[in-house]
Formats: sequence, structure tokens, C-alpha cells
Amino acid sequence: MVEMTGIVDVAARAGVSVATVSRALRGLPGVSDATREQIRQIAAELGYVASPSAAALPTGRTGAVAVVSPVATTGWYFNAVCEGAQEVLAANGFDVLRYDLSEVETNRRRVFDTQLLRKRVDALLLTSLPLTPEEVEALHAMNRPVMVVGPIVSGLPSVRIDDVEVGRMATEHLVGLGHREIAFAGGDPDDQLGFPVSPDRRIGYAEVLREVGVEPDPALTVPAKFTVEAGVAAFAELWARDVRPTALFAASDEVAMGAMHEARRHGVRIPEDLSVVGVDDHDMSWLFGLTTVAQDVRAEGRIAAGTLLEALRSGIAGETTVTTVPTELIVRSSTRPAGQSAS
Amino acid sequence: MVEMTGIVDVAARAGVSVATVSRALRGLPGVSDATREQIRQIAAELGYVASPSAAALPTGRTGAVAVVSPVATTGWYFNAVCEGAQEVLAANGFDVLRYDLSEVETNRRRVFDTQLLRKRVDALLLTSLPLTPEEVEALHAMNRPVMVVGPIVSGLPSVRIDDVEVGRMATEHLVGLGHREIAFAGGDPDDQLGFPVSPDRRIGYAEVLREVGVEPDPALTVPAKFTVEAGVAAFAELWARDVRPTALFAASDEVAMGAMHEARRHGVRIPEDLSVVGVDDHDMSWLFGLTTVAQDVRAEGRIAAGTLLEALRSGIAGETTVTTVPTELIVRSSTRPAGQSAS
DNA sequence: CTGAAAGCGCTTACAG
DNA sequence: CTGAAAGCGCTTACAG
Repeated sequence: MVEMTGIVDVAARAGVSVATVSRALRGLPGVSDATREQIRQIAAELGYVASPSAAALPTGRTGAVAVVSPVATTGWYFNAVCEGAQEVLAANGFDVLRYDLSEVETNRRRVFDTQLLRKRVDALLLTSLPLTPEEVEALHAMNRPVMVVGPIVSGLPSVRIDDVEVGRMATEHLVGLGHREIAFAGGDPDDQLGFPVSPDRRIGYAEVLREVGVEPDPALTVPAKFTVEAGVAAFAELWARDVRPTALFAASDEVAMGAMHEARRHGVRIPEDLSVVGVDDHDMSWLFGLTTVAQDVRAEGRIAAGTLLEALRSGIAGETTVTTVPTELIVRSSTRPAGQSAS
Repeated sequence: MVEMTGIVDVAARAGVSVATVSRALRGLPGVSDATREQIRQIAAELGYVASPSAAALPTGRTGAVAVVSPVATTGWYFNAVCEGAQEVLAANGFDVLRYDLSEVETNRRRVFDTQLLRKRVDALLLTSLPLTPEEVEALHAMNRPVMVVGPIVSGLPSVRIDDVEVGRMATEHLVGLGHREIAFAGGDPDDQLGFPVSPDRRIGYAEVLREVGVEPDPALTVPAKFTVEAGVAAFAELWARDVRPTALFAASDEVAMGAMHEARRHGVRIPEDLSVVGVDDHDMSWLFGLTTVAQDVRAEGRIAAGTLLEALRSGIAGETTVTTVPTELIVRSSTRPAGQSAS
């Protein structure tokens, strides 16, 4: 092992005890300004940095927070949350440990092994993760601040958007353009956990349709996870059902992108033959001219991280509050008034 | 602090010393099978997991590796590398700490503060990071395994693709289609560090052009960082120069996407008026029908992580070897023979 | 095969 | 304002 300057080196060089060095460097009271300044100088010269492992032992604080997300593949959304969180965490000297739950079984056990994670991080940030009641229980037992970004999870504080409202905004836009035969693509048929995001968006969609006197047609609803591939499959399914809606509300931009791609493959022009609205304002959505209900995912990550830091600082577990951040309709070129099929 | 079962609890319950528990659980020799099995059982019952911080102190091993990437914004590529790396790292029980170098000045200092990082992680994985000689020096001084994914960095082992060959493949494809006026978009004009990726791709491009008797025209080369926005700007620049190439080789798919978008805005049809080739096979490239020189970025991350684990396991610093992974041309609909402008 | 004990590098009452 | 000392939860020679 190469020389690693430790606290004793600094203490020796400064002619004080390690206790004083520890207090001085961490800004604790009870150190004269002169001494503190001198110690700082020496620490800087020596390039001394306290070992997080060593500091974690007596304090129980690791200086790290975990960001847990499902299936790495789903990509953009989770990375954006993580980027936002990481931004504020790093600025506050915290490390971030990323846990991706790809192989469902294995990794889930690992992540929610309270012992494991509790010894590793001071707080947890979960992104759009379906959780069982037992898992929520385990998280509480961890006795560490937890935030979830995405859905409301009973018993856990979260940062989210109003998904029903999202569904309303998208559908109102389409309805306002005169569309009445509007398909909905979203919802994971394999979801056993009642993950509410897509269902809520669908509720908003259904509400608005009924408000204009249209009963939502089950034949116009197709399931789709939050991926481009699911969007492709969703449109294919609609097409196979022989329904020909004039508009499509996709539960996410990625779903919308896939659906648009598949639609074009069938000779359906967008927006001439089909108007499409997505959700998220994915980084690439503007390239597709995609109209979307935008959310600031990175900001959500930042807010969640900030709340976590606050809880850590105050030592208070934090209320189980739900912070709802605003969304905004961004109209681009994938939507247009109904009945204008002839360009 | 809530009850955290520690090694003493397990030892007490098993009626053995903590030393034996430590050895048994880590699979070290010198423990009878019966004892080991019993200890395992008890540890499982109690949900005991060794504290990484506590274990790190005597061993100097944190069980974590850092994945360092520049500017979070550049997105896809770095996330893909990280996903690949994380996959193998997590499978081997390692945590991954992500460091994004967004605010250049500040974070760079932070990350390359050898003391800081050395006390935090056992190994380092750098993605496409321009490094100064001093930084390479600092990395060596850290005395920890380091791998870089992307460019060859003198003195550091890396996993990369043959960028000159990439340039050749893309250009040969276009030349083979009969194109001779081929633009190149790539290279960061602000780069002070001689980051070789784009320049190498350009070398391959120039080589192939010369081989068919065409002297590369400086007017057909425009700078572009690896972003969609840069691609937009690059095409705009070409357009402003009043050059009208029949094909464009973009240094990355994101650049290509931006360029295609801007081209269409100017009424340039793809591929009728302009053939476009990118590099990477970005997750979304197929949606654009983009012809590209594909690389398996996640695999590169996996390989780099595997090498790191091997170095950690063997204790050997590892050769400064360069692993070159293959690339493959994927032809889609953004390229077509020259001179077929009339559709 | 197993244990007692020192030590890893910090932090934190407790004294002074 | 400052220091001596115990302790955080492990690992690892060293004995036996």
C-alpha cells in the first residue's frame, strides 16, 4: 500500500491531536480560528481527505445514497432522474450508488435486503419502482430516508406528476382538435403490483372523452410498457384489430415513437392520418416533432435528492409528503385538427 | 440506531469466535465444513451482512468501483458503457459509484483528487474522457486498476474500437454507392487535449477518399461535438457554406440525427438528396432508418469491468493492453446510391 | 480447525 | 480550546 496521508499525519505535522484535526476539518466548534486555519493549510498541502470508510464506522454514516431503478433498458427516464439527483448529491459531497434491477428476482432481493443497503448508504432514492407492501415495510425498517420519484407509493414520500392530469391534458388537446376516435397505448399487462402510472393516465383520458360524450372504446386501448418496442407492438395490435383511430395518446414518448414508426410502416401518415401525443418530452422528442405532455424529469431527481439531504441534515424522518410537479403540453407537428386528412 | 446484526451476533449465536465467522462467511480455508455450514445458516437467519465500511478499514478494499464520465448531457453512450459495466460489477458484488464531470473545473479536481477517490474505490473505469498527462500521472499514483473505454490513452489500458477503421467503413460504404462529394461532421473545436476519436474517424474518411482519387475538401468538413444539437449546427454550417454534398458521414449517430433533422428543414430529402451514415448504432437509430457503423457499447463496458475485476482478483496491475472490439456496418434507409435523386 | 488480540482510520464523549 | 482514550465492525497474522 502506497503512502496514504491519514489524520495522524496531519495531526503530527500540525502539532495537535487527531481529535483537533477532526474537529477543525469538519467545521465543528471548539477550535480556535488560528488552529483551524493552520490545520486546513496543512491538510491541503498534504492532500489529506478523510477516509469515508473509517468515518462511517463510528458515525454510521457512509456519505452515500443509493439510486435504485428498474430495468436498465428503459433508459432515458431513469437516467434523467439519476442525473438530476446526482447533480445535487455530488454538490453536497455525497456519493451515489446506482442499483439497477435488471434480473428481477435476484436483484430485488439484493436491493431490498435491508441489512445490505442500510450498511452501505444513508438514504435511498427509488425511481418508478413497483413495490410490494412487504418491500415498503422493509424500506421503513431500514430506518433511512427514502424518496420515490414517479408513482405515489403508500407510506413513502414521493416526487411525481399528476398522471390523471397528464392524461387529461393530452386528451383535451386531441379533443380540442376535433378528434373523437382516440386510441390509448399504455399499461403493462404483466404488472402484478398495481403500478399506477399508466392506469392514471388512462383515467384522465377516459374522463375527458366522457366529458365530450364519447364512451372510451376498449378496442382502442392497447397495452404497452414504457419502451419504443412496446410502442411498435401497440400500433401493430391496433392495426390488427382493424380499428382506425384518428389519434393516439401514448403513455410515454418512447411508446409514441415506436407507434409512429410502425404506423408509417403501414402507410399511415403522421399527422395527416393519425395525430400522436406522448408524455415526458424525451430528449429526442423534438426530433420526431412529437407533441407531448412534458415533465422535467431531471428536476424531479433534484428535488428528491434535496429532500433526502434535508432529512439527513435534520435527522428527521421527514413527512410522507407527496410533491407534485407541474407538466406542460408542448405542441409540435405530430398532431393536427381531425378531418384534415387531405393534405 | 436500530439493531443491526453484526458479526458478533452471529458469532455468539453460533458459539464460535468472530474470526471463525469472518473466515467461514468469506469462504476462506481453515474452517470445518460443519462449522461453516452452521455459521452460514445462522447468518442467513439473522440476515447478517458484513459492513463494507468496517471491512474496508483493515483490508483497504471498499468493494466499489468508480465509473467516471464527462458531461452527463452527452447521454446515451456513457449510460450504455455504465450499464454494461454495472452489470458485471453488480454480479460480482461490487458497488458502482458514478461520477459525472459536468462542471468541468470543479468536478475534475474532485475526481482526480487521488486521495479522495483512492479511499473510496478499488478501481476506476473512465469513459471517453480527455485526460491531461498530469491526470494520467495522478491516476497511476492512485495505484488502483484503471481502464478507459473509448480512446487510447497513453499509459492506460483501454477497450475501444478502431476509429480509423470506423471512418473507413462508413466512407467505403458511401464511396461504394458512388458518392464522391462526402461531407464529414465531427471533431470538437474546443478540445485542447487532443481527444482522438473524431480525428481518427476523419483520418479513415480521408484515406478512403484519397484511395478513390478524391482529395478531401476542407469545405466539406464541419466540427461537431457528439450531440444532436451539434449535428443540427453542423448541417446548418454546411448549408451556409453553400456546399451541397451528396452524402454525409457524421462522427456519431446523434450528430447524424441532428444533421438529418436540419437537412429536412432545408428541404433536403434523405436519402434522395443526401445519404447519411453515423457511428454507434444508438438505441434509437433504427427509428431514423439510420445507416451506421455499429459498436456494442454495453459490451465494451462489460469487458472493461471484467478486466478490472481480474486485476483486482490477481492483485496484478495489469498490462497496459488495448482491447479493440469489432464494429459492423448496418445499412438502413438513410443511404442510397448517388445520382438517384429523382425518386 | 479455531481463538485472542491487535489494528485499520476515524469520531466522540469525557476530562481538563 | 484541546487531548487521551474508547469504540465503531470488521480482518488477519500469530498461537495453539
